[in-house]
Amino acid sequence: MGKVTIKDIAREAGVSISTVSNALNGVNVLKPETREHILEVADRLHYIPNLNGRNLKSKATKAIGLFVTSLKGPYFATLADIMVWECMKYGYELNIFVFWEGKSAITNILGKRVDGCVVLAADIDEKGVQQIQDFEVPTVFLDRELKSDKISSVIFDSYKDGETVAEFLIERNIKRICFIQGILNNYDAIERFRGFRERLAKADIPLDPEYVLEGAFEREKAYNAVKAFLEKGLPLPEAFFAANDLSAIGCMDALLEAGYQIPKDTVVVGVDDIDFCEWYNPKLTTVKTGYEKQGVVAIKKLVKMISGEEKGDITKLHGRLIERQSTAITE
Amino acid sequence: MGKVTIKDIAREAGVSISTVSNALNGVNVLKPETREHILEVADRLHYIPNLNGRNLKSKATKAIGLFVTSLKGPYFATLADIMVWECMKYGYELNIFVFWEGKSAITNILGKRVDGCVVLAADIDEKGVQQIQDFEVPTVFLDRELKSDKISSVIFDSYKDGETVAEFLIERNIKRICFIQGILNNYDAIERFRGFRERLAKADIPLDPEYVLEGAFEREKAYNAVKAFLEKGLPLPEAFFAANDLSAIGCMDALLEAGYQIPKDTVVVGVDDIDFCEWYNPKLTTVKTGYEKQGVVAIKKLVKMISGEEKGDITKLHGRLIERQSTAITE
DNA sequence: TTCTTTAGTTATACCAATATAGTATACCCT
DNA sequence: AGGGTATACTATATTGGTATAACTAAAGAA
Repeated sequence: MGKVTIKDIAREAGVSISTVSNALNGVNVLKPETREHILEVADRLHYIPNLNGRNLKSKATKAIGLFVTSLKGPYFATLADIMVWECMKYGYELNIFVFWEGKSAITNILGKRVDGCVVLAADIDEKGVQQIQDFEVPTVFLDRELKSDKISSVIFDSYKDGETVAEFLIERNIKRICFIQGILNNYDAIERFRGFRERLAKADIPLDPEYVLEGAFEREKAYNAVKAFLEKGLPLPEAFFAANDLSAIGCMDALLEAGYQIPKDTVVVGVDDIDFCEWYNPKLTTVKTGYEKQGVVAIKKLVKMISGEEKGDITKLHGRLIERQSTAITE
Repeated sequence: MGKVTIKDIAREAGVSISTVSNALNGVNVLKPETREHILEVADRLHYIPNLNGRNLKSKATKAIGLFVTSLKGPYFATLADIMVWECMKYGYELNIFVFWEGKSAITNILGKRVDGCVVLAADIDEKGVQQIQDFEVPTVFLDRELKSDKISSVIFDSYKDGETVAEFLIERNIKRICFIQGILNNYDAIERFRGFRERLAKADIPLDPEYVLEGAFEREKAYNAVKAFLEKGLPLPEAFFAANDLSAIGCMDALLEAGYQIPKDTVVVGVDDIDFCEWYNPKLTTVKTGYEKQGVVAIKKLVKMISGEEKGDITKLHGRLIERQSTAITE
């Protein structure tokens, strides 16, 4: 069996387990030749330390847990990848746990005693949040606004992102606008819509309820919604704003299929800046949310909370509009 | 502090720690009222079991580790998501560990003593593989062919997938073909190319080295390669076969940009069947590799190896060609 | 010479749980 | 009453490490 322990090494090397532990942890109190001998034996026996044993005694695990309810979605991989590298910088390891309903999941994850948690779980309930708070492990939430001594949030300023798109359209004197909603109870979707709507209202541009469609952040749903909308024969909107890029793509699919030209007949704007924006024809104008920065900021913040240098706070990241072909109106 | 242990519960409930353990683990030897009292106390104190302690004593962790070197790539999320749900079915939990060079990573992961491992790490070196083998923990490799008592492989029959595309083109009497390679030392890329080339050779269709381009599985690289190729002014290939969908998309971008029409002037085939195949214009003909099945088979196999019901073996999943617009030749 | 210091190593408590063996009490049977 | 047997619970060893205190032997100082 591959279950070699320090006890086995101690026996084989003819020393005590304390000496083995010292040798392995680089505590500089051993004779170099003893140390080297032990390391040689450990290597020969294919020793791999049992982290359960180690973490039981020493409080620090040097691991950060990333809680998610889903691995899907266009930017999860990018975000998680950034966090992996950021963790490495600070000497931490990122472990990803997929989280589903039921308290056992939270229990399992907190039970591992990671040094800190990053939570990206829009659909986690209040009880779950409470459990995390009670456990008092430093935590960063990525999709809800919470703050306490050991809890921070690093979220998008989605309200402002919505405003940004509104201003972009207002500047171009566009008035008849169709909005494609995201997931209805999603924080970002709600804020994006609110910012957009309120900024339009300030410019006296009303948003007709018939011009608000359901997209649910999915390409297919948005495609169907826009297709159904077009068949109603209402006046074609001068612009479509979709709550994320996937639904913007579905929207464009439906428009192109119906024979409309983008941006000649109508313009389209999305949110996220996923890779496909550059690959689609026409290339999609979108709000690049701060999600790449989010990973960096979240880990930095978490590490500082773990070390006790900083207390929890709230960081809001605003996006930046990237103009591409889908809004390239030739005057 | 949220560090409540069974000792605290024992004290608070006025029983021994053994009784607490029994109550929590549902061993049915306690008086119902004792049991309920203990559970009530545990709940009140916000008890969360320390898995390090638990896993130290009891060998089974009920966790499966997924090793990956990167979270990126078009199908990782889908594959991992499937595995999460499969694990749940069997009562396991999937923990994802991102793995980078250096032995410490493998050590860290194996050190957690998961019950089994799934490895998706094309760029892991022989030493790493050896370490995993030495540790004798049930393992399924997803991108290399290995087999022993405790090691299985669930891989694509990429050789056959290459043949499939060759046959598709041969049937259509296509002779001048351009191949866009994947990552050069990648197993699937190599096999796909080998199967393709050898099947063409059987039909006496040579593959001119000038018609073999570097795509590295990336859209950008393929785009540049095809663009450079087109500028050389060689006779336009009747077909392009790219080692994956991303490079097929790069290829189509370059072709469309140069003014060629697909499939009228030339046809394009990819491999993977990522979502974008359906969204691109024209929709991309591709080989849907067995990657969705891969997750299901891998977890099933792993669970049976863990329980000792089955020994390691090799499963090869072959793909299926899905015809779409990019090869819709009108006679 | 005797005491102190220091380098190098060891013994042991401890972490939080599980598992096994053991104990006390009540009950049953002849 | 004595012996057997459930029932309900407890004491304790164990797991693989770390950390602290303790020990030993040799060197240095008074």
